[in-house]
Parts: sequence; C-alpha cells; structure tokens
Amino acid sequence: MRKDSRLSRVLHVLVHLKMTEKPVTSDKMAEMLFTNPVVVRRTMALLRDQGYVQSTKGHNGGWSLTKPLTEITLLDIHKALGETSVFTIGLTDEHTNCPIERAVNTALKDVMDEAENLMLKRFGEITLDILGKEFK
Amino acid sequence: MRKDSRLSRVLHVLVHLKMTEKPVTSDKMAEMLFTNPVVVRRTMALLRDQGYVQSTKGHNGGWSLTKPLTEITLLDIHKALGETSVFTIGLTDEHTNCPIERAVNTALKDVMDEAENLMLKRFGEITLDILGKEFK
DNA sequence: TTATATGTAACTTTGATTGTTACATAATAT
DNA sequence: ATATTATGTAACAATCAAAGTTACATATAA
Repeated sequence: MRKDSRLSRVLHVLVHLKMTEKPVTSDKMAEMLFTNPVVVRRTMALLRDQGYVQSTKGHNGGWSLTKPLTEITLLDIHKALGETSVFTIGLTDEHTNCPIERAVNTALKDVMDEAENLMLKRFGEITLDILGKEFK
Repeated sequence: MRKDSRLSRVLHVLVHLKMTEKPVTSDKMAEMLFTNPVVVRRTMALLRDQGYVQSTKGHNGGWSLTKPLTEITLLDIHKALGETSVFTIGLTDEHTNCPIERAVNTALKDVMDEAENLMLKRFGEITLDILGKEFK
C-alpha cells in the first residue's frame, strides 16, 4: 500500500533549515529530497499557512523558520500536512442499515481511534529540537 | 490516500457466513460486496490458507467457516490478509548516513510501533462472535 | 533591467489495487 | 456419461490518488 513520506521528509528539511540559518531555496530542497521544486513548494506552503516557515522571493530568497524548533512538535507538522486518518485500513459504507456492517465498523473504528489518539499524543510530546540534538 | 477495506468487508462476510450456515458462493459474496467474484476468491483464499474458511467446488459449493466465530479474532483476520504496516505514514530511506534522517525516522517509528502494538493488542481481544451479537 | 526566487494552474506520469477475461480443474445432479 | 455449477489462477486492463512536470505569472534584489 502506498505511503505518504511527506512528514518524514519535511521534518528532515526543517531540522536542516535550522542548522543553516539562512534561507534555503525550493531547488536545493528538491535536490536534497530527490524530488521536484514544485512538489517542495506545495508541501512547504502548508507549513507556511500554519506559520511555521516563511518564504521570500528573489535573490537570497527561499524558505526559513519563523519559530524555534523547541516550539514546534511532530503533531504540529503532522496536522499542518492535513492528512486525514493515519491508517491504511478503511471502513465500508455500503450497507449502512446492516447491523453487522455497523458492528464491524464500530469495532474497527474504536480501536483505530484509540491507536490514533495515542499516536497524536506522542507526536505532541516531541519537539523538533530533539531531532537535531542527536546530531551531536 | 487510498484505503484497504478488505478487512472490513471480509469480517462482514464472515459473520454473515455463520448466519446462513451453508456455503456461500463467490458470486453471491461479490454481489453483496459490490465487487467481482475473482476479487472475492483472492481475498478468501488468504483466509483459507490460514485455516479459517474452506472452499468446496461444484453444486452447492462455496465458502464456509471451519471454526466457530468465538475462536477467530480481528487480529487473526488482519494478519491473514498479510497487510504489512497499518499506517499511511512512511519513512524515508535516502540518507541513511544522515543523523537527522535517522533521528526523524527513529522518532516516527517508535511512536508508530507503540500505536500499532496497541491496535493489534485490541484486535486480538475481539472475537468475531461479538460482531454478530449486536445483531439481536 | 537582468537574474533569481516563489505561486500556482494545468497536465502527465507513476504505482498499487481493483476489476475483468479466459480457461483449467473439480464436484455434483440428472 | 455429461451438463452444470463451482473454485483456481494467470494475464491483462482500468482506476485513482499522489507525485512529477511544464509553463507562465509575480515579486525581489543585485
């Protein structure tokens, strides 16, 4: 099943952004991530919308952080990417008046919600500076 | 992001199988699930490989349970489907010698593993008969 | 005013699942 | 016996969302 690696990638980029201090262009990031500058802009734009980074045009332009890494959590970035539901498991919606389908969906949903809540809670406890710390 | 609804669908089918008692053909199941008999066979074959159902050919043939629903858990069926990793979130593997990528991956993986373990634990606690019970 | 950036719409490609066709094999009813 | 009803499965086509690409507009700085 297909995976969304934007979170992993963008976290990587954000920590590097902090290291270099000056703006990094979409082209440089694309090179670093083996992808395309437009794809980078698309993803980074979501973070800008939430106020975690800013973009500047023209010479010496590019992307830079607007907050210290200590004030950004994995949860913040996860939410900024706007991915709904973290599971590959999907529910069906074709016999909504069938009690068995409903029971199946309820059972699956309860468990997935519990697992997702735990995941989001943990993500909320991890700030990005921690990811750079292990660097040293 | 695309979802895999085989688990939801096959659970639905298994509970109905118990209700009818006699074998149900792939064609009937396909009709019920708004899909194709070959797709049904593909999925059901995975359950047969693990001994949860059997298939019989010819007249009055079809699929039937080989175990009481009380002896099958959501986890059993989930595992039988062979889906690896329940998350849409993927890790990157392009800078394995970059300490930042490693730190990002480790952080994400630890959290995902914890959430997945909780999910599998809960799945293991739910037997399929429970899904039929709510029927009454 | 030229070079360097981002912004974004429109389109193409990719990749994995699902769906389909075709035919082989097996079991049962008549 | 043999016609009918099933599954088994290989090979191929369709689908669909994400990623990638192209093209051009806009903004900023040297």
